[in-house]
Amino acid sequence: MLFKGKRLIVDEVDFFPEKNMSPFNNDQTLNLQMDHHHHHVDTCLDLLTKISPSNKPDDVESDATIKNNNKYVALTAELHQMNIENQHLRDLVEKLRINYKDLEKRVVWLKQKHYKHEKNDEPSEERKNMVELIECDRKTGKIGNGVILDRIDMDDNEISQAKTTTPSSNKVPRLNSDQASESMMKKARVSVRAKSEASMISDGCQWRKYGQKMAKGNPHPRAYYRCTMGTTCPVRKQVQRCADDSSVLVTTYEGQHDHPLPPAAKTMASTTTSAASMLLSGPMISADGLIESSSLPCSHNITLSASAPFPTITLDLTKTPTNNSSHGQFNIFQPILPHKFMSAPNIFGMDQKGSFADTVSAAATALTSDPKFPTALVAAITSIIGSNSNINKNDIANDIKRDHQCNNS
DNA sequence: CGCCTTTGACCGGCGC
DNA sequence: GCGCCGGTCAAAGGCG
Repeated sequence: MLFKGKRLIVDEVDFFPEKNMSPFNNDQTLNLQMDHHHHHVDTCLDLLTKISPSNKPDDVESDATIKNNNKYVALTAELHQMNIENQHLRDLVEKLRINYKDLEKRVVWLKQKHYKHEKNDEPSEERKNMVELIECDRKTGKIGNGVILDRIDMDDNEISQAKTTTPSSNKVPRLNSDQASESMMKKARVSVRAKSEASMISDGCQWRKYGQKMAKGNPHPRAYYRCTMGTTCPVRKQVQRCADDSSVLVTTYEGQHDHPLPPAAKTMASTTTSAASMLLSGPMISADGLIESSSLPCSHNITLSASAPFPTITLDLTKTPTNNSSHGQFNIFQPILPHKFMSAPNIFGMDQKGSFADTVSAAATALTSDPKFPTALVAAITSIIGSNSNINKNDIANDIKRDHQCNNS
């Protein structure tokens, strides 16, 4: 960048951090303000180029050059200004994001605290683990991503109370946040109830039976299956007929697949994972460990239980829902499911629509030989979806009926 | 031969 | 400590 007769090298402004070091005289003033905090130049240009009347005619060319240079400098200044505003907006967004996360954690924690207080004064195993995690993180000065609570949400009294009521806490293996969340995810169970005469519903996965036991209070044996699609896959499932109704087959899934899955299997996997995520978020569980049947329009289809040894969510496909909403339709996910389940991508990288569509498809793949079952399921699913969903209900119905025909053929 | 089911033994947690 | 119970292991046998 050259002024004829006077040299201006804008690219070197960074090399003159002090305004007074500017190599220009008063006829051409360039004010540079260094913003050291943001480590970039906050350029406030006040370029007052005074052309003397005694300029020679051959300076006409330099006039155009000076105008262009003025434009360039002005645009550069504007760009810098926009960068600054952009940075400020980014900072603002980041602060809002942090505040939102804090509030989200606080809400979850308060609801869990409320639930624990009503149900049991003793801290749960998960809470004990969390206490240890918090103590560990206090020492290390960091909070893991997977920790539901953080130091903001639990004061010293609560920690000491939990510790004093946990005399055997040293027996609890110390887990990091990822391990803790993984452990909780593994413990969470998803149970599916479906009418079936078959010994096992088809869910697209390959299973190997590794045990069978007679469970107390049920004349029917409980079969234990392990996923064989991956050599180290930790997913297990239990299959047992309902004690009250032998025509109902109860399939309970536990764990996450650690290998690629065929579409039919992926659907069930995403279902159980989403349901487990929903379950582990926990705050919708009532004091008795179950959702109040009167509070949910279709609670006869989904049941949450925290009273069992493992937190379990039960999807009941044996009953057709009744449209008892004032609008003739209901959407169970709107009032009860946590934000995470509604909008966040699940661990399989599918969005909510895909996940739920897969859920529907998973149910379809689980259909048994009962010819009435597809119709009932379509009715149930379409009523669950509600009017706000973008999912094409006719496509779902067609998928279910097609899958049912395939299963029966 | 490999994969599967069967089934009794074994293990750990929990309550008494 | 003991027994109960749920869950898992592993040997034995069946099947294609």
